[in-house]
Amino acid sequence: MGDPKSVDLPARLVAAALSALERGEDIGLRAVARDAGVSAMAPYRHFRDKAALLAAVAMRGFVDLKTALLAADAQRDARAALIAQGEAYLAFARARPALFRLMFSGHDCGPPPVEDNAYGVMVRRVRQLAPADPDAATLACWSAVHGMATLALDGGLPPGDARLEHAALSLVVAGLAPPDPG
Amino acid sequence: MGDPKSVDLPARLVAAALSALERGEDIGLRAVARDAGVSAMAPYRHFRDKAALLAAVAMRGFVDLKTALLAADAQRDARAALIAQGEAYLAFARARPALFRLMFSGHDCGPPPVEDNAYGVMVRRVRQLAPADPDAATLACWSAVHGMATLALDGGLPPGDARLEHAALSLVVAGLAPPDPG
DNA sequence: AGCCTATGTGTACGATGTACACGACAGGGA
DNA sequence: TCCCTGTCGTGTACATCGTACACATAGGCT
Repeated sequence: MGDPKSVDLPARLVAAALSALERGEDIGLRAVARDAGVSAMAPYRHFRDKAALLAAVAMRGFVDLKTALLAADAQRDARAALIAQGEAYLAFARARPALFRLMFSGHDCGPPPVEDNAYGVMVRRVRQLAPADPDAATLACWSAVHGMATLALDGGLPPGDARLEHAALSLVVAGLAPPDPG
Repeated sequence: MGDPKSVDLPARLVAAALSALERGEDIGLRAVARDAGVSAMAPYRHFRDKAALLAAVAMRGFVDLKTALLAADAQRDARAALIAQGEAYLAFARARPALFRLMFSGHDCGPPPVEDNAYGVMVRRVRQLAPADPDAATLACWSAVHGMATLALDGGLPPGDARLEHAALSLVVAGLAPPDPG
């Protein structure tokens, strides 16, 4: 993991932290540094403190999330695309729970850059679907999707009942605009 | 805070932890014990470890949340009651952010007891409003409300734009069932 | 050459969660 | 009366954490 010392240390550190996260371990700065092949104090040359490293990891997570949302959005029908985005969001949270939690732990500096990344993908579709009061529609949609993901992780959502989740997402999307008028 | 040694220690510890949370400090077991007027090891006579203490604090939070939801639910119109519940949920999260985060941090033992507490208050109203596919409606509603609260804390919800939030909640509730048929 | 800056090392400190052995103290049988 | 036993809290000790500090080293400039 930390063998190729030729690549820059910040990237190696982020990669090591990410892989520790995916492995389910709680990341410690010392362990990350060791996995990256450097001493415990080396990360401080590139990150102000542990929180800054975690913020960098979270950034990476937001990039991946945006990619997933973009892929799910590649559909003709706006309504279906929006629902698919929601399902992709949920799948992302379930596939990488620790990373997802980190992304929305708020310990990082200020609000997460959701607006410039994943957020925008969903906002476009919502605006297209609900031109009247698009801000409220966006907030409703984003809240439902994000809430479902966090409930799946830390709330009490029983298992991954795909049919139920699809139905719930459909309900929300249907509420944004009249479902299928002539 | 820790003066009245007559009352039982577990309650004093939970109270001390809660007040530290509300004060914005991150709770440390030693500090909590000191605030409760006992030594650092005393809590271990009543809680297996720090996580168990936090779980007890979270329980208290769920009780308070249920109370708030019940108060908001005291209305005639089901739709209005549901929206009021959402707003109360959001207000709770904003008023006691650290407690709210703790309640849904997942570090506690298993899923939070939402079902027996706050969850049920909302479920009743949703079932009353959307008798067809009530499970999906419940999931949609709960997700939207919880998601909006977490986004308000750790996502990038700008300020507390009450009008916008009310509109978003209305959209979701409207999606649960046709808004006002004859 | 000499030097400057960036980068990484080693050591040390305070704080944390917690394991362990001990002391104080109440209640109940002899 | 004494003692025995269980519950509760104390004090000490240890591993681990994040991180401040001083130092070593390497690469590019003049």
